[in-house]
Amino acid sequence: MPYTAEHKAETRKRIVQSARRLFNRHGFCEVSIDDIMAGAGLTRGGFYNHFKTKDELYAEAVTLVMDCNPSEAWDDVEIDVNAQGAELARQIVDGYLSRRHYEDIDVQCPMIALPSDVARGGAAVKTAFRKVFESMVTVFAAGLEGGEAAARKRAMGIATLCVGGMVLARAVDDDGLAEEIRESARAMALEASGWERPAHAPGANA
Amino acid sequence: MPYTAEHKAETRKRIVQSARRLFNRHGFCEVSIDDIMAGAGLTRGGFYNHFKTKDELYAEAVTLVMDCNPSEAWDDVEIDVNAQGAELARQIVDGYLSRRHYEDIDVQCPMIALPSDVARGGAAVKTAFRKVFESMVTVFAAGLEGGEAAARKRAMGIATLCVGGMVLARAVDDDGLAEEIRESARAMALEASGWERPAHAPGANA
DNA sequence: TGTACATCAGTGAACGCGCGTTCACTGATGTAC
DNA sequence: TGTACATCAGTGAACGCGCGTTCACTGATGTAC
Repeated sequence: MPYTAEHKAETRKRIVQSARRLFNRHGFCEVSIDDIMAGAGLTRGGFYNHFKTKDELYAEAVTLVMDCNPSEAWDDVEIDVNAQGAELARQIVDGYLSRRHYEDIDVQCPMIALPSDVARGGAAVKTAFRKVFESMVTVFAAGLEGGEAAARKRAMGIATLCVGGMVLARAVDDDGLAEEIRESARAMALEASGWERPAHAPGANA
Repeated sequence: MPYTAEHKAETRKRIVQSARRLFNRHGFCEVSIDDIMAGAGLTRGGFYNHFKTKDELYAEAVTLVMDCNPSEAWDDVEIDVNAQGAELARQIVDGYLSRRHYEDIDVQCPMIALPSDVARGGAAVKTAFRKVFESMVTVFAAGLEGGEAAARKRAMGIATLCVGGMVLARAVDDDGLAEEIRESARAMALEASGWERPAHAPGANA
């Protein structure tokens, strides 16, 4: 048996990762098989050794695109992985709405990159989207005072400010306005949460 | 001169409106000229009597898709056109995050339908998006107490909750969760604004 | 260990459908008389 | 008012490129001896 099963699985994974990266950047519709295979360092024809149709890959990659590992993703936005509760939540708000996250198109959160594509998509993508959103809400709720229901409700508002703020910032043609949006969303989220900011931190919009 | 200039202008307008409607529903990428012309009650070939290329139509329709007449759009979400200031702003928040707006895919606000498409798009679309967003912020700011800068900042947070809340509600696969998101966003927006709700109104989420 | 072989991941040319675009034609309409 | 005409909006067949898919082939690798 030439080429191990691991070798084939490895290649398949590279194809899916390439699709995921391209989807996150260009949306579901504007990505061709050629693009995906080139992104995986392969050529067109080999695609069909791994998938029966383009749709089959789409079904797999489109849910994977949502499957960002938060602790890994948060490395890039300077989250202290030892933080907990309110402190962790505050850091996530700051990191999510930071200039750094705004400027880094490639590693952005898929909830920012693809919301309208997902809204038009099938059940599988929407389920994946829901899970990412719920996990964000859970982290925020864990950092809030008060009853469970009230904390969850408030956490959803804060998550909405994070995701919505970045979505809007990306959709306007004015960096200054984008920064205003991010800063307004951040301020409102922190105000609503009661999370304090360290006195020495000048803010993510600096 | 057979056919009046008005006739031709009228047809052209129908084509652009058809494109606008289809874009708002399916995104920029998944709409063909055939679809657009059929939507306008015409056939393929006639397209080129009105536009040089598909891109030319896209440039026009894609900005028009953002150019929703708020007073017209707000008819559908039960805004009292005589309301002003805080009362108008409160009604917009309620209407925007209402179940009705959530369920009506066809007349939804383009900021909800197309944010990630716009983020990937050209300067013209982003400019149009910015204008719609700014006009929403202006209306909210007019209903807020305090200094101009503070009101604007708060208004942006509220606008972010409205648009973000609806975008997220549309992207999940669970109507109950979608309603939670809308209601959380609405509650946080009203809390942040200080706008009171009439005692008799049970809420848009009822 | 070295050699022959079988397998199959990957290649790239070719096919065919869909869609943007072109074009020769039709027929509805305004104008001239 | 009625008729002939000229114009051009709209039609639908045809063209060609791009992209999804197929296929005959290559060559890298594991196995048998």
